[in-house]
Amino acid sequence: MLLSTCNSCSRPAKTVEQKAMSFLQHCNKLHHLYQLHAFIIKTSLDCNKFIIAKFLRRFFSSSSTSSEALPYTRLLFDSIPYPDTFIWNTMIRAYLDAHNPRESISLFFQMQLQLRIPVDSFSLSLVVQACGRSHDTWNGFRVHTQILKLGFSSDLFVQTALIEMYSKFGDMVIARKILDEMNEPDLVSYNVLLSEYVKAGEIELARHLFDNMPNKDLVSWNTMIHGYAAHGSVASARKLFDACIQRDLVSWSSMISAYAKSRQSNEALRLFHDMQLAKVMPDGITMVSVLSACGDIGALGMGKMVHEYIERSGIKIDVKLGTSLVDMYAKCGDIDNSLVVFSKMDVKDVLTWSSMIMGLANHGLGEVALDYFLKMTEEGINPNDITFVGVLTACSHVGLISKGWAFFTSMNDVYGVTPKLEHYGCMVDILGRAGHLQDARELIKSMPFAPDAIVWRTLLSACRVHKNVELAEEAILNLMELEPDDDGNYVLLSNIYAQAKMWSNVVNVRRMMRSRSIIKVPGSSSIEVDNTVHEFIAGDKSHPKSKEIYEMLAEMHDRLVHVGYKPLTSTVLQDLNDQAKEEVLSHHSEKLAIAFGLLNTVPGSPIRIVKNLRVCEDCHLAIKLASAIYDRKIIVRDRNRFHHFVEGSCSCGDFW
DNA sequence: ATAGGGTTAG
Repeated sequence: MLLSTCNSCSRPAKTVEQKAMSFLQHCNKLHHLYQLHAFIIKTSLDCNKFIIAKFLRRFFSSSSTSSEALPYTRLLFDSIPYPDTFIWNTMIRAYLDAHNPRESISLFFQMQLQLRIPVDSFSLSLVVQACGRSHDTWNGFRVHTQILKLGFSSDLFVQTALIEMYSKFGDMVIARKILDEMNEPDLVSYNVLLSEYVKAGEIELARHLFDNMPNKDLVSWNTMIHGYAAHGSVASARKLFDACIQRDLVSWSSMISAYAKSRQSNEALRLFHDMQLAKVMPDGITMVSVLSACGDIGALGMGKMVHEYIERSGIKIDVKLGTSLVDMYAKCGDIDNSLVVFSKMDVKDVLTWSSMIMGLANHGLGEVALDYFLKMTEEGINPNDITFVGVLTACSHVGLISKGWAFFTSMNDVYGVTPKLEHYGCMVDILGRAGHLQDARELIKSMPFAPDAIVWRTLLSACRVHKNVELAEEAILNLMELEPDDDGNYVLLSNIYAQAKMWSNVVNVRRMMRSRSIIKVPGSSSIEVDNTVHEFIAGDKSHPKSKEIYEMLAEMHDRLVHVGYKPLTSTVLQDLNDQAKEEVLSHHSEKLAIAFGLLNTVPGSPIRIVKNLRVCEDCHLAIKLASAIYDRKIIVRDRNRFHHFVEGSCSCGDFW
């Protein structure tokens, strides 16, 4: 069976030991290891401690994601009659690798105190790491004393482990002292302290150490790059990245991640391109950041290409990579593929489920999202605060008031998750959307947090939909205090006055904006055609195909008017006559992008637009009609959510 | 023994 086929190395194995060792090198599936175990028992190799220790290690590392591996490893360990120091160390390491340092510590003391098995420098350095990682200062100091007594205090590995331990205890001074007092610290000792400085956010100390290290390798450079990305500035990280003589996979991934995390997504994708030109092969970790950048700008084509590359190159889709695929597809408007990836994942954690629930909620599929929440809890995954943001968003987007309240109260009562400001924000949205404006106002008053701008804007937005000028004025007063320079607030207020036909107030808002030098951020919409993103801003004439786009726009306008469309000129802020206002509206960025999409995509195929701001009411109306006239599904991602326009109506139910 | 990864209200 398998054991006879595993000799993929050139020389045939001679002895059973060699056979087993050779198989150990090549097998990486759990069931292969079960087979190997059977083989080991059958051939009495289970008396060979070296083989068993190797086996334990291999067994464990091959399947550290699988929950059955560690108990099985332990079973194996427990069945060994007289395990020696080496075997004990292996087991201790297995627990350390499995993020269960407490068990490592417990094994260490069992081995030493109960069974009197001698400990060596490996046992000590492992348990020191375990103490550090579990913040067990009590045992940490205890072990350190033993190290001194047993005469291991000048062992390189033990000292390096101590540097890590004291750093994890928060004592960077002691950690530094240990390094300084080492007779022959090696590069790893320096790198460990460097990395711990970074983890502690001590970026200045890290840089000082980095500059004064006797040697540096790629690990040192990469640690420093990541350090700047995480705690300093992306620009400093980039400076270092550019100064590198050598760059490997980790250097590129760190830099791409730095851009992705700071939402400089286009720069992240540009760097990913450069990485390929430099012929450095990306791995799953690189792709997580690349996919995050794709999701941020809604680059579906690029995201799909990355997904195909992952499949083609056999990169394993683990929980994190799977989650970023789920998230990317959802954020790019392709909720179907998001669901497909989700269903194919064999291991899902709370982040995976939360991403899926949030994705469904943002696409207006609230009921489905709640089904998924139920499935998640049935599978024994505990929801966290972010899961509930998704759950409440789901309720809000489909108008489930009582369910929303029920989930909100269950957060604390059932799941032990304390509601945060975000959750109150969701409730304000749920209530406001349903027209329960006073309840929403009361909730803001009674919540245990000071309301922030988002909360007030949520209320303001509900006031617009339900035409409550009075409450809107209260909300705007608070907003002006919190965000006096945000143009969006003035636009929203002006729209509310316009809707109420309070024209003099509209004029006042306009004056206020001018006197405070508030400039309206131009709307911009992008559409991806053949993996190229085309971005349009309102009134844009810079596109090479501008002439055709505006001809298309004129045709669209005529056909819209033909089915009864009337431009909602009241929302235009500029002081213009009606005809000019109509022109402003008809040149809104999403309309330009849609015209471009109609011209450059296959008839009948969906058109996907990503907008930087919220869709205006006029565009929302126009796109609804256009979806029917041109028989196209039009999917618009705006600042808040997705709008799926199909056959004249929108998935948001006209509330957004 | 040391470096890079996923979800967050409008």
